[in-house]
Amino acid sequence: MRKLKTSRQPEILDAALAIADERGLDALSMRAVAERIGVTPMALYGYFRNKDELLDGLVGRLLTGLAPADHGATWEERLRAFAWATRRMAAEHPAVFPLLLFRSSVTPDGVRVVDLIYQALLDAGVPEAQVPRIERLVSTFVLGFAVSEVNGRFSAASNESRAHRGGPDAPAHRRLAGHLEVDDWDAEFAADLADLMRIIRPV
Amino acid sequence: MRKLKTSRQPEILDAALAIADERGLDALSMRAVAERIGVTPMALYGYFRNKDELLDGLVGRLLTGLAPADHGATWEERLRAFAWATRRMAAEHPAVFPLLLFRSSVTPDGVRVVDLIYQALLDAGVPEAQVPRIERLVSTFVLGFAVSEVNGRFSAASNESRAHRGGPDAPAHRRLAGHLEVDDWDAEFAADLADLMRIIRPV
DNA sequence: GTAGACTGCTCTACACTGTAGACTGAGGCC
DNA sequence: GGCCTCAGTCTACAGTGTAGAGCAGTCTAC
Repeated sequence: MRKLKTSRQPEILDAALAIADERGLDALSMRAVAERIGVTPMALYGYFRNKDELLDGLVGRLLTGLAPADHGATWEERLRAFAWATRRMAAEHPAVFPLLLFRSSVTPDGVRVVDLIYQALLDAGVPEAQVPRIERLVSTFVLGFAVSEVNGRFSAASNESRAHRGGPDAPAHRRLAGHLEVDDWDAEFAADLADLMRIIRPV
Repeated sequence: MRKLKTSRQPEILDAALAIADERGLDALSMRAVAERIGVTPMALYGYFRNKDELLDGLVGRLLTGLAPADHGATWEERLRAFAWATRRMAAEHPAVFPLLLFRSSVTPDGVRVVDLIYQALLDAGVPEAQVPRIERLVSTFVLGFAVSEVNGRFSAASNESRAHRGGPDAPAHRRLAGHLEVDDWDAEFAADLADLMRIIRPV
C-alpha cells in the first residue's frame, strides 16, 4: 500500500482530536483512535503511513481553523485577531496544541496563515526584507505564550510557591513579592501584544 | 520506598542526557538509562519515582547550566548573555531542550535563573509591576525561538519549498520571494533581541 | 460471465515500553 | 544472634507502534 486513502482521513482526525481533548495526548494511541471509529488499529495505516503522519494531520487540522476572516480590518486588528485566535485554540485543544511548535507546518494551511501575517506586516509598512523575520518573531512569541500557558509553565511559576521560594538566592523575587501573582492572563497577553505592536509600527 | 536516594542521581541524569543527545528523546527509556549505568531498570526507581520525575531532573540539570556568570556587566549585556546561552544550550541538547517549555521550572535552579533576569530588568528601569510580565515575554520568546530552531519549524518553513508553494493562496509569499531564505540565524536572533531591548528600554 | 485486480479491512505476531511486587544479599546496630 | 535498612535484581503485566499475511466484497476487461 504505497498510496494512501483519503476518504476517512477527516473522520480519523476528528476521533484523534476528541481523544486528545478528553483524555490527553498520552491516551492518543492508534488503538484508541481505531476503537473510536469502530475499526481495527491496522486499518488506520491505510490512511496514515504511521502515527507521526497522523499527528501531522492533526496539526494541519488545527491550522485550518486558524485562518481568520480578515474582512478589511486594519493590519493591527488582523494581527491581534490571529494572536487571540491562536491562544483560544490552545485553550480549546491544550493537549494537541503544543504540536504546532514541534511539527513544522509547511502544509498548505500553514502557508496560508503565514501569508495573512505577511500581508498584515506589509500593510503595516514593515520593509519587505524584514517581514519574514518579524513574522517569525511574532508567531514564535504567540505560540510560545500559548504553549506555556496550557502546559503550566506560567501558572506554576507565578503562584505563591515561587514567591515563598524567594530564598537567599532570589533577592529580586523578594523585592517583587507583591507583583508575582497573576490573575488576569488575558490582560498580560494584551499588554504583550501591545508591546509587540510597538516593535512593528516604526521598525 | 517513600524517600528517594540521591547518591547516584547525577550519574543517572548524565546517562539520560547522553542517550537523548546521541539517539533522541524517543530512545530515552528507563531500560536504556539503566543499561548505560550498568543496572537493572527497576534500580532507577529508587532515585526517581517515575520517568516523569527523571525528566524533571533533566530539566533541572539544563537550568543549572544556564545561570550565567553575571560579573558586573550592564543589564543589557546580562540579558543578551542569558539569551545566547539559552540558544546555545538548545543547539547542544536539541532533544532535551524542548522539555524546558513543557515542564514548569519551579526548581531552585529555575528560580535562580529567573531572579537574574528580574534583576536585569530592574536595573534597566522597568517598573516593578511590569518586571514579571516582561520576564515572561522575553523568556517565552527566547525559549520559543530556540525550540523552533532545533525542531525545524523555522528551517522547514524558510527554505524554498515554501517559496515554491507560493500558489494562488499565497500572494504575499510571491511578493516576498526574494527574502524568504535565511542563511544566518545568528543574525536573525540578534536582530530579534535588539527589537526586544527596544521594548524594555523605555517601557 | 468469469478471471483478475483493487479496496478496505482484520488477525496474528513481535519487539518494546513503564512500572508494580516480591525477593536477595550485604552491612550496621542492639 | 536477631533485626533493620539499603541497593539492587527478577518476574510479570498491560499497553504501545506496526510489519506481514490474508480475506470478503466490488469493479473492470475480455
